Amino acid sequence: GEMGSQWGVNRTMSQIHALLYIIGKPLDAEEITDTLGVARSNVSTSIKELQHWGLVQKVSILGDRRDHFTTNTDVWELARIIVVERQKRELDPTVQFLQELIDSPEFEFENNEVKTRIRETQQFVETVTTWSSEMLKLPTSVLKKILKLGASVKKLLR
Amino acid sequence: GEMGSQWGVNRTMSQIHALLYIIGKPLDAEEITDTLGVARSNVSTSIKELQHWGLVQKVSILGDRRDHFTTNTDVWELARIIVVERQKRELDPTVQFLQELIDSPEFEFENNEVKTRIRETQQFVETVTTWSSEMLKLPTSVLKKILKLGASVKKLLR
DNA sequence: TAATAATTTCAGTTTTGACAGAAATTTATG
DNA sequence: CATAAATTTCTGTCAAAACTGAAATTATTA
Repeated sequence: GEMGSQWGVNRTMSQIHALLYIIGKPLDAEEITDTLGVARSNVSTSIKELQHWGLVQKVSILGDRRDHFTTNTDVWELARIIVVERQKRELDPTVQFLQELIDSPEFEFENNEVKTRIRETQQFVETVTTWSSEMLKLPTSVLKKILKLGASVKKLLR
Repeated sequence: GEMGSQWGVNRTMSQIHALLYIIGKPLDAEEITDTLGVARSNVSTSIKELQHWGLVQKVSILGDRRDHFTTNTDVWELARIIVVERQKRELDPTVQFLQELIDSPEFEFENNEVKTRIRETQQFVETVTTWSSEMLKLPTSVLKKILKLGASVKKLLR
């Protein structure tokens, strides 16, 4: 929760997600409410939001009529989900916005340096997006190894 | 500004930074105020904050007694600064927090799966941090090429 | 050094988002 | 199908953050 608010993420959401992640088994809303000491309604809303992020899913426990919720217990998988989602929510709209700006008729009349800078920004975000999408396609084991390589990947550039 | 608030960044700060970036030449606080239509005091505070981030610097224009401000006009350089700063503000404290948790005497008594998950989280953040630091040491030209390689860097793993 | 220009700080206001509790809805069960 | 359990939606409250305008401070120059 603490980290969440530091990072600009909703506190209760972070707390619920962290709880499910650490506990590692399905919990119902009541249990979450009691553990975190927040309002039942707050838990309900936050869980829905976490589901929209694809971070939490509903599972049914036989013999129990209440909804139970879990999250993936693999940090790497969670990181993947978050990156994909943030790309979709933050980077993609930015690329699109800049592209529309560049394609708009007024753009032509801008100062040359300004035009260059806008184009470079668009290319930058696009490069990052493309790279990130490519990397996310790789299985976690490979991804992990590549990150461990660090800067030595520059060997590939002759 | 729009993007900024979307991304969870202070609106005025984003606007000022974007303005300086796009215009590409030093502006004084008055000009910024007039262009963006926000309070002079707001500009003052936001600029100070941008300076703390290392994104904006004061420059003096001869013959003008007012302070003028600029930002780097290279997106890649700006991205570097932001990554370094966020690493310092967000990732480093997280690694430290998790490490302290792991080193604390109570940790031993946790459930094994829970311990593993906390350790994996710590390792994950550390891996990302180390990788990012390494990459940032590379000159932009090299960095750009590596990103363009995308997933083909996996060739390095035999 | 007085006067003015520039900047910052501060106190108060507005806006936004998080959250609680009640009401409404949905779902399940005797 | 009535009742109860579970869940969600909604409305109002509270707190944090953003922002303004005025006052205070700092810097500049005649």
